[in-house]
Amino acid sequence: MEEVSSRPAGGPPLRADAQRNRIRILVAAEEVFTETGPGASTEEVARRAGVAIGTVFRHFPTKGDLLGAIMKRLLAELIESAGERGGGEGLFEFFTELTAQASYKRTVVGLLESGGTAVRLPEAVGHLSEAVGGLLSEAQAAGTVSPSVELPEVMALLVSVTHGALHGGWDAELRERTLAVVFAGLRPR
Amino acid sequence: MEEVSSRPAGGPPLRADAQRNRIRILVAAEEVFTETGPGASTEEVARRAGVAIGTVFRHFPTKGDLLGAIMKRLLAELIESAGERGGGEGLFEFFTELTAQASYKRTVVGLLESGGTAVRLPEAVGHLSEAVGGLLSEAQAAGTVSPSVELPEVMALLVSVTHGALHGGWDAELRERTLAVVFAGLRPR
DNA sequence: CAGGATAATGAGTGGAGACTCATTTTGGAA
DNA sequence: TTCCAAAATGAGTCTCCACTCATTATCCTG
Repeated sequence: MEEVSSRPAGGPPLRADAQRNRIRILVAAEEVFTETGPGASTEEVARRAGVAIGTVFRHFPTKGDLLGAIMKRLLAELIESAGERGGGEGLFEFFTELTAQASYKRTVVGLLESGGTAVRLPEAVGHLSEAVGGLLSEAQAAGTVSPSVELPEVMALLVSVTHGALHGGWDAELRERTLAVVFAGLRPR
Repeated sequence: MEEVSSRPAGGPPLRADAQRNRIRILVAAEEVFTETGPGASTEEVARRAGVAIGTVFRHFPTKGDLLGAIMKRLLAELIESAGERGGGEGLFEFFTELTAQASYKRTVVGLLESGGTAVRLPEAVGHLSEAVGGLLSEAQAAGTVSPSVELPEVMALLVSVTHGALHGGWDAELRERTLAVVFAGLRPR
């Protein structure tokens, strides 16, 4: 869980007040978008950050830029979480974790659905794919996932089920039962 | 595939021009919402129907009413399609059909996701559940689906995968590979 | 074929939300 | 301290869209 960066990429260093506000905005945006989803208004982010709306737009010229900034962070977290796992069950654990978190990570889910194109982060999504690909290979090496399974359908299922869990408001039991079916489908016969 | 009803439920019979326009609006709405999804504007529906915007609102006081009217039709079609299938493979066939159609039936998918609450059609969604439940029972009786599988997770997977296919723009191959995993998970071990 | 009821019309209203910019405030280098 | 470039401010613009309503046109009944 790395810190929120206080500076945009490149350019001259920011003034102290600008650094402070940039962080406030990012923190507020992560809260707001995590709670409400990408549809939340920029106005609400500004209010929560305690700055004027114009300040938000000075730091992030479009709403997409703001969304992109926090997505990058959230995605990095996900990739890190995938990287920490491994072995025969790592893929299943990651799947379970993501699904369970879906309810309070509306934004990531929204991003994944778009393949990152909505906020121009295809590379980041690519990295997640790689990380999941690693988990898949390990699981297949350990014999817990059928060798005929490939990465695209694993990503497809990951995104679909996570979205379903989020928008369908699945309770813990339904989540477990649904994942059980998917996992049974992934395991060798 | 029943015809578009030319009269609203109850009330006195409509004038000839009103009947004509009502049908035009429903046809246009089905086209527009099927192409663009529930976010399409009422203005666009009116344009496509060749009537003024006010006429649309005279027939359907809110956008939700209009959506509800066409959803009812589309859902009925789905339920009918489910009802026509059966045997060991009926459930798999229905699953496959719905997924393949997702790309041009954005509206139904949107509705299913909301459980019908967005347009007040929970009974209709309930009927679809029943139909799928019938397919599930038949498949289990035929031994093609594991007896431990229950209806809620089947519906959850149906909705998730259909949504994924739609929003992820899956090609035929990915669709097939993803469904293969799900079907393997449903089949007895 | 009148004439009143029914329906169609489309400019207008209201609200939401992304984004702008003239003005004011503030940080920090000299 | 001085002073100006950087930054903050927030009312205002623009666009989109659901929805309204006074006016006009069209049915259809007697």
